[in-house]
Amino acid sequence: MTRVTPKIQSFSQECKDCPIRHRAVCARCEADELTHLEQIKYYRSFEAGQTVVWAGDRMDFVASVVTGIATLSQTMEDGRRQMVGLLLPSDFAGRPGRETSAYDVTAATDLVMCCFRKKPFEEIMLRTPHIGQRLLEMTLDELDAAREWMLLLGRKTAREKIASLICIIARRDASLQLSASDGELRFDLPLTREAMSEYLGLTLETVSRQMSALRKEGLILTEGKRQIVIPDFDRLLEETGDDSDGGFLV
Amino acid sequence: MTRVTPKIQSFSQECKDCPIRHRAVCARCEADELTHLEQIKYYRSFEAGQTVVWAGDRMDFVASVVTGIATLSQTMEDGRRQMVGLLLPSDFAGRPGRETSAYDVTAATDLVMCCFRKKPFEEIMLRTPHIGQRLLEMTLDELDAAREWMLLLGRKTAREKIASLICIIARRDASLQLSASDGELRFDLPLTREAMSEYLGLTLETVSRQMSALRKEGLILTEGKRQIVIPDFDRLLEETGDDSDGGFLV
DNA sequence: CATAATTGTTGATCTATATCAAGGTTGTTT
DNA sequence: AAACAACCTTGATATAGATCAACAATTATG
Repeated sequence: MTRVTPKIQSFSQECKDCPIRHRAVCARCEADELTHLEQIKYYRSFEAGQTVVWAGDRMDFVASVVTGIATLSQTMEDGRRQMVGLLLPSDFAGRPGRETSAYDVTAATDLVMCCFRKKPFEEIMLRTPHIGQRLLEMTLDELDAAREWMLLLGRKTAREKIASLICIIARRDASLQLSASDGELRFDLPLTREAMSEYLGLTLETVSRQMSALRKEGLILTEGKRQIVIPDFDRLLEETGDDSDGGFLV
Repeated sequence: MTRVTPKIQSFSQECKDCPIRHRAVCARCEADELTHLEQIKYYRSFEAGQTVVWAGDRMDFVASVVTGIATLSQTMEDGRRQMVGLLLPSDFAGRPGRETSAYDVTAATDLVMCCFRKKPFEEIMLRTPHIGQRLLEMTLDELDAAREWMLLLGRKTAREKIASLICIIARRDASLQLSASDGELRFDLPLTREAMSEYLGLTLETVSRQMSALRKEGLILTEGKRQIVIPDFDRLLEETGDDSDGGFLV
C-alpha cells in the first residue's frame, strides 16, 4: 500500500461538514484513508422524539452526531428507564465489533447523524491506527463522564442533580459561547422535564419542583419553557456539590 | 524496524505470570514488542485497605490487577463517597495520556498489581497497534459495565441493588467455578458492608438489612461474615430487576 | 486472658423523594 | 377562536431509605 503524506488542508475541505473530522477519526488521517471514509459515509435525519434504534435491534453502522442531541437509555421490564448517554454534536455512537445496540438510541431534539457502515469502518480502522487511537481517547473520555454521572446518581441530592445537569449542558452547549458577555449565560435547555428525570434518576415532578426552587432563589432564570439564563455561573456551581476546582469531565 | 512473525508459544512462557497477556495487551503482540513490555513491567503489592493512589495525585504508571480486588472511588467535599470502578484480576487501571489519577484507587482485599511505567508503555502502544486495539476493547467493556451500573444507581431498589451486586460478583469470581457442582454457588464476598454501600449508593445499614432479608428468605446463605452460598442462582437473578435473558456486561 | 478495635446487626425515628391527583401553559389543528 | 395535545407546575400524602443509637460478633493487641 502506498502511503501519502498527510494533507490536512486538502481533506479538511473534502469533509468539512463531518464532525468526525474534528473529534472522532479524521484528525490526523492520511488522505487516501480519508477518501475511503468519505465513500462509506451517509447522513440520516430524525425528528425530536423519534427512535434511532431500539435496544437489541440490529445496528450495522457507527455514527457521529452532526447537529441536535441523541440519548442512550436502558429500560427495565416494568418500564423504569435510565438514560446512560447524552450525545451532543461531535459525539460518537455505536460500538465497533458489536452487531446489536445495547441501548435505545433516541433523538432528544431534531437530529442529524453522520453514519458509517460498520464493516467497512472496521476495516479502515484496522489499516489506520489513528482512527483507533482517536476512538480510544473518546471512549476514555466517555468513561470518565459516566463515572462522574455515577457519583451524581449514587450520592447527590435532587437539588444537586439539577444544578449539575444545568451546568453540564451550559458548559457543553456551543451556542452559549455567543452570549457569554457579561458573565451571564443564556442557552436552550434541549431536554424535556421527563428526559431530565431520566438523566438524573428522579421523577419529573421532582425535577419540576427543584427547577422552581432554583428559579425562586434566583440561581436560574427561565424565559419560556426551555430558555435558561444563569446570572452567576459560579453561584450555581456551588449548588452542584462538586469541587469548585475539579475539572469537569463531561 | 525489523518485524518478527508472532511467536505466541514462546512469549506466553516469557510472561506467564502477567494477566496482561490474556486480556490487555500481549494477546497478539509480536515477540520483539513483548520484550519491551517485559522490561518496563514491575509488581506492587498492597494490603487490604491500603490506598494505591489518591485522586489528584501523580500516577506515572498503568497497571493490571494480578490477584485481589481494587476499587476506584470519588469523594465529595463533605465526605460522601461513590465507588465508580471495581477491578478484578486481569482488569486494567490508569489512563494513557493522563498525568494524575482522577479517582482514589484502593485495595479492597490484599492486592497484587502488574505495573507498566506510563511513558514507555505509551511509546510501545504507538508502535504496536494491537495493544491500542485491545485497550479500546477493554475500555468499551468498562463503559458498558458503567452504564449497567448507572441503571442500578438511578433506578433500582435497595433489594435489587444487593441482589445485582451478589450476582455480578458471583459471575466474575473465578474461584466459584470450582464449587459450582449441584447448581449451588459458593464464594467469598470480597467487600465489607461499607464497600458494598459505596458501590450501591446506599448506607451500610441498608445493605446489612437487605442482606438479612435475602438471608431470611433463603435466597442466599451466609457462612461466617463473608462466605456466601447461592442455592438457586436463577431465583436470585429474578430479584435483580434485570431481563432474565439480557447478557450481563460486568 | 482481658481489653480494645473493627465490622456487622437491629431498632426507632425522620425526611427526601415518590406517588397520586388536579390544574395551568403553550402551541397546534380545525 | 375553540378544542386538543403535549408539556409543565403544584399540592397532599405515602414510603423507601437515611439517620441516630445501641449492641453483638469477630479479630487484634497488650
